[in-house]
Parts: sequence; C-alpha cells; structure tokens
Amino acid sequence: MSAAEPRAVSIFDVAKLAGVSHQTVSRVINDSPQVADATRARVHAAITELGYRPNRSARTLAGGAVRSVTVLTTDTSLYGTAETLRGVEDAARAAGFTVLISVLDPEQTYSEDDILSRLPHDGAPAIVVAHDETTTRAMQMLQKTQARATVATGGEHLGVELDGADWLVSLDDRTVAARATKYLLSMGHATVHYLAIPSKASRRAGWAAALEAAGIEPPPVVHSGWTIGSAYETALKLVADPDVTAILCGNDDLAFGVLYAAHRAGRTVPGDLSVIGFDDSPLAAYHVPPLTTVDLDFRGVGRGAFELLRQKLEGGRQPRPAWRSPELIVRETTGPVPRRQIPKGQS
Amino acid sequence: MSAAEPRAVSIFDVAKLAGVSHQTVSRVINDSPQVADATRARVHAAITELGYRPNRSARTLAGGAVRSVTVLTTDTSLYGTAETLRGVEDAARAAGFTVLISVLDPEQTYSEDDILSRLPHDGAPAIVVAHDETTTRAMQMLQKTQARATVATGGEHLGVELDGADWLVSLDDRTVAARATKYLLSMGHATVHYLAIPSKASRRAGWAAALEAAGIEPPPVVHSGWTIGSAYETALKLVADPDVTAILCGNDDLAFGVLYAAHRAGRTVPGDLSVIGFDDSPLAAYHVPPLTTVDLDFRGVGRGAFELLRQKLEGGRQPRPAWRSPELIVRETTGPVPRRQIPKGQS
DNA sequence: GAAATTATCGTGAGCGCTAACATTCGAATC
DNA sequence: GATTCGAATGTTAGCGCTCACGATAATTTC
Repeated sequence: MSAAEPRAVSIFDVAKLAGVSHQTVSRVINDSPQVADATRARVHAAITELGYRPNRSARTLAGGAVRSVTVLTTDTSLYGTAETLRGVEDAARAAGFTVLISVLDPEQTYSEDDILSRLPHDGAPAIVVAHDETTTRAMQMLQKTQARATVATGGEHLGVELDGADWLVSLDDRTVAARATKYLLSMGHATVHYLAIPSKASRRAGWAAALEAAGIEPPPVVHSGWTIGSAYETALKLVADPDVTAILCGNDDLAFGVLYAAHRAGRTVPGDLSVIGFDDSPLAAYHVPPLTTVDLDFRGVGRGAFELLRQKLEGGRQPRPAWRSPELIVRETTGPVPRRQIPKGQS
Repeated sequence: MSAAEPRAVSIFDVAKLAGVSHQTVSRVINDSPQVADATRARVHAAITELGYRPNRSARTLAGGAVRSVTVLTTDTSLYGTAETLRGVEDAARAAGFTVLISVLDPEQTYSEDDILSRLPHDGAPAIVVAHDETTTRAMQMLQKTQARATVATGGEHLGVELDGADWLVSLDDRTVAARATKYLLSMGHATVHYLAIPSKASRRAGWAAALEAAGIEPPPVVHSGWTIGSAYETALKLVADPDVTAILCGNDDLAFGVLYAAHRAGRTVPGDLSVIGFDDSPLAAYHVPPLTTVDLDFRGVGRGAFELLRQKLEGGRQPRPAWRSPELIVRETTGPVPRRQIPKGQS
C-alpha cells in the first residue's frame, strides 16, 4: 500500500554530514553558547541541506526544558474563550512555546483519568480556560494532581473556592457588573433583572450587591443556557412583563437573544426596555441597535495566564497583571425608564 | 525552589507491582488480546493503585500506531472554523485520537519551517482548516512534504488548484451561491451585488454564473475583510446607492455589517434592500430581522476530514461523504424588489 | 615554559515506550 | 508418551533526543 516510509532525518544524520558529534548538533539547535561559530555554521548548513527538524516527542521524553502548554477549554466559538486562547497563543509563541489545545464537551462529565489523559504526559503544564462547569471541574482535578504546572482563567463556579493568585487569573467582572447595574438604576429603572449564563457567579454577585446597596430586593435570577436560542426562549417571558424595564445579561449572546425576544414582543429598545450585555463581542457595536456592554480584556487574561504559568515553571518573581480593567461601554440599548413607568412626575 | 519532582510512574513500576514484565503491561494498555484475563486484571489493579498513565511522547517515539491529529487553522472564533474543528474533534475522539490544535495568525507569513514545526514530528498527520490565504499556503506546504498524512477542508483560493478528493474535503458552496442569486433575481431584483470575504472563490463563481445565466453582467465584486467593521465600512458606499437592492455576502458576519450599514443609511430591510449571508451562524436566526442565509454543514466536513485522514493512515476504502448539502434558508432579510425600482407595472 | 583555566567537543546512559523475536508451558494430536 | 502447536509471557533493541560527565585543545597565568 505504501512506498517504504522514508526514515525521518535525525540528529545523527546531521552530525555525520557536519562532521561533528550528535551532542554538538543538539547544542546548536538549543542555542547553546558552547559552540564555536564555525562549527555552528557547519551544523546549520547540514540542517538546512537535510531538512532536519527536531522531534518534539523525543525532546520532551529526554527531559529537556518544557516547551509546550496544553490549553483545556470547552466551546472555542464562545467569544471569551476564543479571545483568551488567542492571548495564550500570542504570549506562548513569543516565548517559543508550542500551544496544544484540547477541547472538552460541555455536555459531558469527565473522569479524572479522562482529563489527565489530555495532557501529553503526567505533570505536563496546562492552562484551563474555565468558563463553565466542565472546565471548572477539570481545573480542580488538575490542581489536585499537578498544582505546580497548572494555571486557570475565569474560575469561581459551583461555589468552589479556588482563589489564590498563584494559579488563577481572572477579571474583576463583579465590580463592573455592579457598576452596570448602578448605571441602569441611575436612569430611573425601579430594578434590574439578571439573565444568567450557567456560570460566572461573580457577575451575579455584583449585580445583587448593587441592588442591595440601593435598598432594592434583587428579583429572582433568570437562568439561561449558553445558546442564543435558550436566551430567547427564556427572555420571552421576561419581556412580556411590562414591569421589566432593564435586563443585565450574562454575555452578549444572551443579550442578542433578549433583544430579539423584545422585538418579537413588540417592545422597543431602548425606549421600552434597556439591555446590557457582557464581553463586547465583535457584533455588539454593529447590532441594530448597537449593544451597551462591558469590555472584558480576555486576551490580556490569556497572556497573563501564560506568564503566570511560565513563572511557575521557570521560577522568577510573579508577573504583575497586565490587562485592561473591565469597562462599561454605553451604546444604544440603554436609556431612561419608559414614561408610563414613572408614577407621577415631570414632563 | 521545588521539592524534588516525584518521578512519574512508568510501565516498569506497574510491571513490578503486578509481578509481570513491562511488555505485558504494554500489552494490557494497548488492549492486546494476547493476555490472560487473570493477568490483565492484576495489571489493571496495579495501574489503578499507582495511578499510572501512559506517556504520550514515549509512545509516539517508540513508533506505535498513530493516535493524534494536529489541526492547523487560523481564527478559531470564525463560525465555520469553530464548527469544522468541532466536527474533527467529535470524530477523532470517537476513534480514540487526540486532537492538537495549532492556531496560525492570518496576518502573518509563515515559512515552510514555521509550518512544519507545528507538527509534533516529521510526518505527523495533520488536518488544515483552510479558509484563508495563510492556511491555504500551509496546506500547500504540507501537501508537498507529507502528502500521505495531510487532509484539508475548504480550499480553493489564490487560484490554486488543489483538487483531489483524496485529500480535500469541501462543500459545494458554488452551487448554493448560484441558487441564492437566482432566488434574489426571481424576486425581481435587477441584479445582485456580491460582498466578498478574502477567499472563497467558489461562492463568487456561483454568484457570477447565476447572473450570467440570466443574461446579466455581474457588477464589480466588492471586497471586504473578515471583520464586521470592515464589512460595515465597505457596505456604507454600497447601500448609499439606491440602485443596489440585493446584496449577497460572503458570510453572516459581513451580512450583519451590511445590515447595520443599511440601518445607518436609513434603508429598510427587506423593504428597500435584500441581504443574504453564508454560514447560518447561531445569531442569524435571532437577528433583527432574522437573516436569510445558507446552511453549511461545517461540522460534517470536519468529521469527513478526519475520516479521510484515518483512511489514509490505516488504509481501507475511501469513506463516502456524509454531510448535509448546503441549503438556502429564507428568513426575513430578503423580499421583492422595492416599488420605485419597478419601471412601470402592476399595483 | 609548566601549571591552571577555559573554550570546545565527544561519550555513555537513559527518558518511557513498542516492535520483533525468543521462551515457556499446557493442551491437543496421533 | 513423544510431537506439535498455540497461548501467554519475557528479553532485547532502539525510537530521537538531552543530561552529566569526560576528553581534548587553545589560552592564560605567574
């Protein structure tokens, strides 16, 4: 069926051609300073001529310095996840690391074995992008068995206390959720409803705190799935209630679902109803009407996660956070409370 | 800085505990039938007790059966890419393969070396999700050096002829582009404009062919980038022209940009302007108004790509395509040509 | 100019695993 | 009961690479 697989060229082939030992070749490809310039040049020439390329498996087996990170995540099409990934990629590439991504199915329950077998070998460095239950579980498992090589982003779900700046990188979305809620209240809304994604307790906490600070009893949280469709279904009931004039959504996709539900229900935005999302996904600014939302620097978090991991691997002092703080971006889905909602008052 | 790294448990540790040779352990973890049930049980017990987990690097180094695929792609947040990835994941997981993903930067030019070094080793199996120039180049390079282990999806850009069902898996978006165009013409539109993504010549070809078949000279293609923002900018000029009544867009994101531009320009959809997208991304059905678009079974393509790769690796007959054909989904962004566009006529 | 350094390179072992070949042992065959 | 055979297991070698050393040559030091 196949012409004899041509044996890949190894370090020994290069060594022979260059007239040196295999170890010298190893030194060259690892940029060791212990090689004479002339020799280095000769080896490089041989490498080019033979088209030699180091075998990653052999390298990690032989136990050299670590050069790869495995990222565990679920839905890569979620904006936040994709951006975080991108951040990790950027930083890792710059540091000469290879990034391996392993995608988990959010619908599935994994055993510890399932999770650990995603890593190339025991103790391999990993970053978990934990935006849901599945990944949060994964992160607990990894943390348990190989804390020294694990870093997570997102986090805080399931009531799990996983704090510890030494391995968790996350944004302060709690504060900005409170700010967004306050913003809505300041426009005269009697209360703010919260449509939740299946995680992110911090956003909900910020929302609740802001309401309580204003002496308002938080209405029951409305739970939605991750899909726009589920947000739409859920929101239909919500928007049918004319007393609901302001909705804070767990992310932009949910907000889009709410906006569509409002449209179907004949409620105008922002005239009748104010909506705020989370993430500032690419579409937010170009939606009709443009969505008021929260800018979250996921890419920065991804970079931060990698830097933290690297520090754990190679030592050195803890890198300091270098990402933008979450910020409310006011566009056109938020406005003053509708007229008829104001009991009695000015014009 | 660190407590002595506890040596990972190896096949020999397991062997000793179970009182067998390491090779027997190897047989057990590889499900070889050549092991007595009692022995197998003993080994499994030892594995569990020690928490043994095979080292992937060692395995691939030792040259056993291939168990991993590397997927090369660019933007994982693009709907089509993410879905294709998901399809590959699904099929690979089912077959017991590990999926590694390596993300390329669409803005960057890679050398052959850059690309090949993404693979764990020379000749490692790869799938390229080729939706743009960068990935198309990557796929050419891989095809050149290791054709027997490479499969691509998407393809056909840059005027490159890369056909060959033995390694390219793609959807017939040409035909459906023609169908979409014809559909618009049937509603009375004098012509259809095409807003192109930076690839996908086939969609454009289908569009042009449909127009020509109707005796209409295709208007100049309008080129956009991948972002919604660029689509918006580009579309502003287009929608300013009242003669433009129908726009076919390279994907849904572009369509959203066009819709927003139309909104800004005061043109109503579908009253004034008809718009069709490509992909049927999750938001399409929940946009205001819901977007007429084309359903493309990217996930099926991903599965197909993996099956094809597997067949190349393990032999066997070529798997037959098993994905849905592209289909036009008519929603609410398409309608009859605006009144004033009709020279003279009925009511 | 002999001893002590330093730069440069080579040798041997081993990472954890699998392929290929040997070996053992009980059951089947005649 | 000697022979054959197959099932079950063990032994050896080696995948491509890096580490820890040892060896050699080129300098420097006094």
